[in-house]
Amino acid sequence: MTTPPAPTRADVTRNKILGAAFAEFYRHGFQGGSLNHIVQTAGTTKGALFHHFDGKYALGYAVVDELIEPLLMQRWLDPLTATTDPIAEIKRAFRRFIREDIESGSWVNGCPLNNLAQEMSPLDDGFRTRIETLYATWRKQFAAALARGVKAGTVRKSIDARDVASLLVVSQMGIWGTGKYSQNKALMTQAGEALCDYLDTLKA
Amino acid sequence: MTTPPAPTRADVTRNKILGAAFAEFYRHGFQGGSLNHIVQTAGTTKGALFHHFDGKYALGYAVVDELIEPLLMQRWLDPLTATTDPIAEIKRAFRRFIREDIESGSWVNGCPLNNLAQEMSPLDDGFRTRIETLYATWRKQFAAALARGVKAGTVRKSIDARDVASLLVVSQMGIWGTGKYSQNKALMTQAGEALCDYLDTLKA
DNA sequence: TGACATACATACCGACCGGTCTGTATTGTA
DNA sequence: TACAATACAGACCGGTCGGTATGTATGTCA
Repeated sequence: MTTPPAPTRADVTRNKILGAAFAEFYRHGFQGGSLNHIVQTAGTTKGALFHHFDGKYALGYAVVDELIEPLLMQRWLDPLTATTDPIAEIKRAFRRFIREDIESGSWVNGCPLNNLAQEMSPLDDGFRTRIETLYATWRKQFAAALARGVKAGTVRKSIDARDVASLLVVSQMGIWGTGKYSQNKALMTQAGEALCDYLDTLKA
Repeated sequence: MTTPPAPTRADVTRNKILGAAFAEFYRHGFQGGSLNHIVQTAGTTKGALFHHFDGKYALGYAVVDELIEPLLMQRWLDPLTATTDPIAEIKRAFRRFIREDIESGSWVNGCPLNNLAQEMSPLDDGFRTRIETLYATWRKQFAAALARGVKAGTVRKSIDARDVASLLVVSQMGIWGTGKYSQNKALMTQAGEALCDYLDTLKA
């Protein structure tokens, strides 16, 4: 184990811009997000931004690669890597993140990945390929976990793991989308519970 | 039955603007959509637009009220009004519209209602209330149809019609969102089939 | 200590935005 | 037919956008 190198002053500036960009794009979308706002909240200037990034799109790509991807892994994928009871684990994840996002208030802005997916995938291939890779990984890991569950006897043999995985990811998009547009906590929670009921029907 | 009054020249102009606005907002989003583009593709001018509408937001509201709402009714709700086998009817609707939207090419732009919901609901109450009303109607009609199915013996008694309805609408959002971001027909179709499998588990 | 690349800061640019203003056809009405 | 209201057309406005050009500190190494 090597300790990570101490961040230089430039690293600090870059990270401040990156964090401000994530927040800006999360709240106002990529097209609606303003570079002027970003450098303002980051406490720096356009010069710094264009020194570290080649432009707005490069900044957006960096947000996906360096912030959103690790977030996806840590939230949804890492907890599944070794479980033999994927149904229980996935239910726990949905219930926990719905609760946490409601408590933190971030639920009104939806899912950062889905927001960018809906807005930018049809318009730009750089976003589309990155986002499709992330969702494909998501589905694949879910399917693998479900397959392990089948083998371990916790999940019904009759299911198609890939179909179920795609429906689960689809539902995640829809649930967070529902919270965002409705700003109705009960509705988001209800949709989550309905999905948990569906997951129960998959038990062996 | 009275025949509708013949459209005046002003009506024609207004409808051309409305149609162009629907297409523009569908493809580029509301914020990303340009009034200049709209009047250009409508073959008219800013003078006409601001004569018929009080501004960009009023135009967006009119698109929701006069185009998107009727589309929702005709597509998803009217076929359900009297059926006693809602599962078959809903499956038919999903399969048909997925196929039709893929054939027409409109699937790459997602669902017009969901697009506006995700983009504008958190930012503007005029959009939010309109959109929430439409989705609430959608859920309510689905739940009513499922309840009729329970009474008619085509749907399992053990289901909670409201929960299932909310999950179905959530899934619609997710499926069309998946088609839009992935631009992958097979993936969208697969998600639809997974939902149909789920619907089959609800049969009596 | 001098030379040079890195890391910013700031003024500025053209393009485009939503919206307004004024002028002019067109239409309805008396 | 005279007049007024409606229905446009098109130039124009202030503001914001992403992006650039230039200048100035700040390290880094010979």
